[in-house]
Amino acid sequence: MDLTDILKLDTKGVEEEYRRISSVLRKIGLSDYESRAYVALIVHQHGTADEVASFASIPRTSAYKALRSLREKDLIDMTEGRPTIFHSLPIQEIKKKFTEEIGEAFNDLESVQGMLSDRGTPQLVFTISGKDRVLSKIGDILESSRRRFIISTSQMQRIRVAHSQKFKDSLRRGVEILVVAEPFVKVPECTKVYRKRDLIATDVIGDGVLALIASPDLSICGFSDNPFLAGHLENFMMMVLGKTSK
Amino acid sequence: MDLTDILKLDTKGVEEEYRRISSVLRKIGLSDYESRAYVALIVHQHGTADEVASFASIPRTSAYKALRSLREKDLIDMTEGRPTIFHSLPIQEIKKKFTEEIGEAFNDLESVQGMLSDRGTPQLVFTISGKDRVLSKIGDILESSRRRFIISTSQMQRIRVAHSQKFKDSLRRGVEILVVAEPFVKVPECTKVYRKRDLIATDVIGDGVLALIASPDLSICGFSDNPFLAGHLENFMMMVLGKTSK
DNA sequence: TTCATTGTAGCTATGATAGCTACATAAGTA
DNA sequence: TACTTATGTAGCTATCATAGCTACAATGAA
Repeated sequence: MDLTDILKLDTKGVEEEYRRISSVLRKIGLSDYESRAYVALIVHQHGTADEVASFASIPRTSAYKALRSLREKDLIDMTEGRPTIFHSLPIQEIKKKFTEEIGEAFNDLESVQGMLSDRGTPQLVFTISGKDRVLSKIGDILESSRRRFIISTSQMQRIRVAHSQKFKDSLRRGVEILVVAEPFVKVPECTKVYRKRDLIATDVIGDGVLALIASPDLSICGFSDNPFLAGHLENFMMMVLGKTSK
Repeated sequence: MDLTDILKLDTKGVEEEYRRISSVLRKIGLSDYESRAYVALIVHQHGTADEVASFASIPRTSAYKALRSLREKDLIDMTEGRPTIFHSLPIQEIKKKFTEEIGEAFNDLESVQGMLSDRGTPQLVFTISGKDRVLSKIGDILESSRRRFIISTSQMQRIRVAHSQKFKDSLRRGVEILVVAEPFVKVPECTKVYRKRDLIATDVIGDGVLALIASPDLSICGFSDNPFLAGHLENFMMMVLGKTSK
């Protein structure tokens, strides 16, 4: 008995290992056949559908569907032909991708954690007091916007005077600037103006990730960098402006 | 319009966010209802089944099953009662758990990567030449074994002379030592002896993670610290010895 | 006692999976 | 060229799981 004999027996013994590893892969949403085909390809590196089916102990005719699905999930690659050859991809890359994806999902969850709780809500809105500081914050949002900046205000003159250069700069940078102002009020340079009567508070949204809402006299505002909140506010604004966002 | 108004609208807008986040959770094996219930609990922190169902827009009577399933997956907790209250668990801990679990699965995959490839197989077996070095390696494996050490050899005398103290030490440490030797050959101290005729090669296994197979005259051996290989060899040996391992 | 809330069981329709058969197509060989 | 084998596709059956619901028992509150 030597190692080569053991390796020859591996077709049988491997089955048990397949099952163990596959059961974990099931947890990331793979079907039984997919999991087994995946492990088989990791072990063998490449093979035809027939070979993979044999390695994985699944029906040959069912292997095609499983392998195609793995391919669509970017877990394996294949070279079309007759027979088509299927290849494993580097595990480190797959692992990285999955870890990142799941990490992101949990980050998303974290961003909404407790948001609607009736107690113990995390700090989602920061208060800023003082006209200068509120104005300054509005400028900050304008400067940091890369895609879209929306502002609706009854204090258009004050804001125009304070930030007209920033409006120009942002426009030049390609930022879409939507301005909501009252009729007959001069507005800074922007992509589009909407005229509405009876504006009271000042609403500002930067890229759907930063939001600010200020009192009528700009003396105090609430600011949030929570993507959920800001994104939601942006969507709401776009609806009000009769323009559906994304 | 101010932030509190936006928050009031969240019951509707949240639905869209639920869908987005839920779609990612589906990837870790949750059903649609489970995903939605989970996000609802993250957002609200706790609630009755009725409340969760309403937050998640799923049928109340179907919520029980989904929530119970989440509980079984250790994603949420619950306080039995009437009504039973369901609670979210800290996201950092869930994230950590999932990340570790998936990390381990990929580590497992890595340990078998390319094992049966017909080319480019990673180095799984190391060759050691020279009787002294082979004997020394056998001693190393014996010394590092904590649970079980198995040896089957036609060169029992040579090994006994070289390592009889190490056999004693390991026995004292509580290591199960199984020795396979030919009849009428003196063996070192051990837990159990198996007598078999016509032994040729020398096979050594330490804890099911280290394996060594040497030529009949011990002049050369193959050594592997691959858990898959060694574990498989151990299982095979136990079968041969009529003792099923785990 | 009555009513509302809560929880359980089970139904239907649909979709997905496992496991298979039938057969068309392409490639290789004699 | 004819035949055989390998490969790929389509579709079937049985089973299981899910989504979505109804019916109703049990419990708690007024």
